[in-house]
Amino acid sequence: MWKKLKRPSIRDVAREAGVSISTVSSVVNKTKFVKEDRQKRVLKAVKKLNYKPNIIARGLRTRSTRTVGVIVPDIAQPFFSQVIRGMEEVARKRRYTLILSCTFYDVAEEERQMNVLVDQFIDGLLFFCGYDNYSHIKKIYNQNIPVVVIDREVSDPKIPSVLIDNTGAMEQAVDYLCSYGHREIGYVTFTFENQATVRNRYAGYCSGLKKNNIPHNPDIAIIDDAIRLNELRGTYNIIKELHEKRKMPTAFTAIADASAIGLIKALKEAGYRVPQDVSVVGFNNEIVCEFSDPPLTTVKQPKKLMGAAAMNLLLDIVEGKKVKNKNIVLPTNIIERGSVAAPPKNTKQLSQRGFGNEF
Amino acid sequence: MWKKLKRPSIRDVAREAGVSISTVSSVVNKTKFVKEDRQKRVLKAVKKLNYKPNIIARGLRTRSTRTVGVIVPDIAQPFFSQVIRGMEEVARKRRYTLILSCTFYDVAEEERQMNVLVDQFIDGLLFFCGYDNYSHIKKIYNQNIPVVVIDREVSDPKIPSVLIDNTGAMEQAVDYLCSYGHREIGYVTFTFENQATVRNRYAGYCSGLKKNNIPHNPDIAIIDDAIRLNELRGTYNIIKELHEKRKMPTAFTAIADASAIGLIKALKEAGYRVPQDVSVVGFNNEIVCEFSDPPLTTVKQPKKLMGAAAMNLLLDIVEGKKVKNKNIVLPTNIIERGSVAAPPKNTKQLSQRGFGNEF
DNA sequence: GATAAATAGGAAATCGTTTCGCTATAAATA
DNA sequence: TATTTATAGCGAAACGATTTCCTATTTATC
Repeated sequence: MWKKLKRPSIRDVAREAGVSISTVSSVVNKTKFVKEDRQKRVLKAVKKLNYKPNIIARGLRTRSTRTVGVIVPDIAQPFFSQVIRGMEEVARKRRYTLILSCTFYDVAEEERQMNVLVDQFIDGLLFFCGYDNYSHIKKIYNQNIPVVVIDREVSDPKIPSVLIDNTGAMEQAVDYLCSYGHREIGYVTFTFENQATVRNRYAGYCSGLKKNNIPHNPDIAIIDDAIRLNELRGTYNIIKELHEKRKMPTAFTAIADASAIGLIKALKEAGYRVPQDVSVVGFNNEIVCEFSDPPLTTVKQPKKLMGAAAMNLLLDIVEGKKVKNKNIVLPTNIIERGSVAAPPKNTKQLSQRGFGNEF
Repeated sequence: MWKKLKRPSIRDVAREAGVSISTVSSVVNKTKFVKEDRQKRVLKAVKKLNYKPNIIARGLRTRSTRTVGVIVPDIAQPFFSQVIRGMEEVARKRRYTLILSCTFYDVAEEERQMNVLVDQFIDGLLFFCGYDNYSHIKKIYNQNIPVVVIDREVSDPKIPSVLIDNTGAMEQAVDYLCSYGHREIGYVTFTFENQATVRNRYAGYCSGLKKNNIPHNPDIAIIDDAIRLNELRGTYNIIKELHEKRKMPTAFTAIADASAIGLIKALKEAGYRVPQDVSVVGFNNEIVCEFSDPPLTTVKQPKKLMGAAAMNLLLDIVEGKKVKNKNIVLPTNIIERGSVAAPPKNTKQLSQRGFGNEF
């Protein structure tokens, strides 16, 4: 074991300054009036000994650790890490410390980690749920530990949350394509239907069509489970089918940037040009958008802001401030890059393009 | 303020079980022999009251918090977040908790955060330095706080570290290109010369050429400062110049995947095909490699392993275990995707390709 | 059966704070 | 001058564990 250095305690400072412990405490925490000369003596002693309060001892007494926990499925996913960056910045500014733990989409682990953090006497908890399962969150909420849920619609509005309007955002994407004159718009998603995010984006796609008086054609919605495994076969096959049936839409929206890029790949290999023949809009504005060919036009979620807002909300609750709105919905916007153009004049010509020998 | 629930203390357990506090402690921590019947009584009381030791109080007494700090320039960068994921997994397995803070490449902030963490009584510290500046690390090392430096060669071998052999890795990349028959190999980097990583990779490029008896031609090393800002003008201009001078090499290695992808973009717009005309090798194996067109062949750093190794090393030191090697160097390897092929037969033809009107 | 050795369990000190309540002094009032 | 009020500062009690001694009991030895 390592030997730890003994640091000066409040007792040492009191002795050095020739005052009582409680006086030192009052000075350090500015919690009581102390006459100027004694105050100066204390401060001088603090500086001389380089005294810093032992926050463990303080935590024991005050039951506050100025620490917040963050539970997240996987820190390595860009979306999460970018949101967390926003949290970290606010926490630092407000002099809180951030404890991180990952659950890898394991609900049991979520609950276990939650308890570990509670045992650490965190002042509050920021929760990215892997799934739409909030029983453990309710549990912690009922334990009177401040908690904020991120990026998930939790049914109970009493539980504070920060998210985007997924339905509206996808509607926005459809609107955007319509503004270019598109009337045949496909959708690529994955079947993860027990997740509200997935359901809502699809709902946004549908309501976007409706709003623009476009009949909904389920044939051009690509359901690609495999996309998370980087196996694009599903998308390829559906693109092929659409092509053969001469039913290729002039544009697609996608539930995520990765799906969109997979789609572009499939389209390109099938001989379509993006965006001249087919336009594509992604979702999330991840870094890959800039590196994609063509660069991907996408719906941006304000990730950093999301983290910052969540942290501010949480700390406001922790510190007992009045919060007017504990269910924050953040705005999204379209980031225009190079994957959207007006639909081709002659769409018949489009359908005549031949598939390569990839299939 | 939130009212906190009062949790049962060791005193409550002792009362419930009808034994002394010290007996409860002995049972809970298995630190002393206690007769079976009393042990059972204690355990029963623990279960009945759902007692969990207050780790703050324990920390105050034992001066150990089972907490490690991680200081990193920016959690949102994929490299860092993937390494951290490895750390987190090990920490969780070994029942430690992870405190995170970001410095955004600010040396003063590095030192400030370091002190904040020390004040938190972390048991150890994992440090990603933004720059080659180790004075504060030496300071903390001398305070007898276990510390491990990641991804940086710190001059003093007494300070534990985990990294890859950057020179060797880049040599590997050059070797790989040579094995395809390339003899004209360019390099793209940025001028960040006060960072050993950058210097060493360039050194690896040079020694790789030497090893393969290729004379070093400084004209085909692209120095592109702007790449971090996603401004590819530098690369474009140099590609243009190489093209006009008919000096385009048949292959490039790059200091990072982003640089490589920027390069590919410039090459494509200039009318070169990748990999048929020019091959490109990246560095890091980031997610973008898979989405790039063509998918990027690259040098892989074992990021997760790196984090895991660093955390294990740190915790071994914290726990006073004997460590045979406190300066760990991890292996790299080439991930083959689609951006490398044999050089074209007739390189003259290559130089005749015309630039588009991008320039 | 008397003494020595071994052992189980408990009392109390300690870790470093915060905070309640009390005392002694100074100021204000009668 | 005597009495009340205000105030600055201090002592001591928490907070909830761990750990060092010490005592009382049991077991072993002669």
